[in-house]
Amino acid sequence: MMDIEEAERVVVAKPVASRPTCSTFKSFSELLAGAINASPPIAPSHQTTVSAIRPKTVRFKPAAAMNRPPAGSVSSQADIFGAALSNSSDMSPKPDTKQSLIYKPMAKLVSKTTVSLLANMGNGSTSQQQPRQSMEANLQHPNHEKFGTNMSSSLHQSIPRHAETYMATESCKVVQQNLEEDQKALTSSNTTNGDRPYDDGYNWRKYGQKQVKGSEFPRSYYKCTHPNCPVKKKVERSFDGQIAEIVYKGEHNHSKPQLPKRNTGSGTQQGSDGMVQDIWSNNNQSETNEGRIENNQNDTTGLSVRSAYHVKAPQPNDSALIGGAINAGGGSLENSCGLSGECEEGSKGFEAEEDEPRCKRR
DNA sequence: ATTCTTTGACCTTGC
DNA sequence: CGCAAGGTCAAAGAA
Repeated sequence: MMDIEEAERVVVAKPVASRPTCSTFKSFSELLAGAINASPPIAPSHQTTVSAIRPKTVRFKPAAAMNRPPAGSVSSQADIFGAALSNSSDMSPKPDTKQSLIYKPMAKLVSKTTVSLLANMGNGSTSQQQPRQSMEANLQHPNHEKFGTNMSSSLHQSIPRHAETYMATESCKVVQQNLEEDQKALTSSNTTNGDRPYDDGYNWRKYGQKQVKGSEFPRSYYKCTHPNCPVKKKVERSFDGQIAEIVYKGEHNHSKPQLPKRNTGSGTQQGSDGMVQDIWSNNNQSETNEGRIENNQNDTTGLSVRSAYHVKAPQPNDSALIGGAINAGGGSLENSCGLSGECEEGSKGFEAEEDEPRCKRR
């Protein structure tokens, strides 16, 4: 934390401390009731996590390559934040490092089993079940089916059970964040109509698009329009317009624009800023940061809770970062995911969802 | 007229 | 050193 490099400081984990606890989430979910009814509250007790930072962006392959994600590709959001924290200390060595967060909201599909699971596990107020069913219905949405089914199935398979256990706590965190984000997303969702990247409250200008080899989706490149802000982000969208991955690079050196950005009358996304931002702003405060990503995935599902954040270290030495850095950084690192691999899987997967209940249990 | 998106070309980076 | 892929630039077009 200390070494904050001016321009490129390590990603600061923002919200961690002040982050609303699961319980808080619950409230959120309540607010969102309709869409997110199912989202179960998460165990309140989660420790601050520190997490592993993944230097490289790893792609989350939707269907085919799901089996073995590259190590460390996905980490929980918590990780990110943690990473950020730890980063500050450890990663500092590399001044130019640009931090990047990767957000991969996958199309989320919740299988019935999962739902039922949640229902059972969840403290569940029985009342929730109905909503869930509705959710299922939503989930059934064609778009998701396409993308989600594959994902889900593969994910479940690929994810080791033990990993889940490890991740349980983390997952809670993750879930929380995801939920938050989702919520934000939800709030802002309408704004993001296909074209726009999810708004995180900042103004972005698209400066490029490319078809990346590993993924079937085109990757769009955005820059923060703020004058001196170096932040960039890469967004991959699925056919549906859902975001497959978001990678933030750098850190905003300014606060979010509170008002509707630019004049774009189109109502750009920002409408939501107000509310959502406040939430974040508290946490983020002036910092701003990238940490947040919103996923709005579609309104259709309204649920995409799952997302993975990565902190991408600019450095190529992943191994070092992963192994050492991670731990080293925080020292404690609880991180998570220390188990890089597992984390990845977990994050990708539905772990979050499944874990939620677990969290409650605990 | 202004701003933003699109898109092909060019540059950079990693293997 | 060469190649491939990723990332950025900038002109052109659209809103």
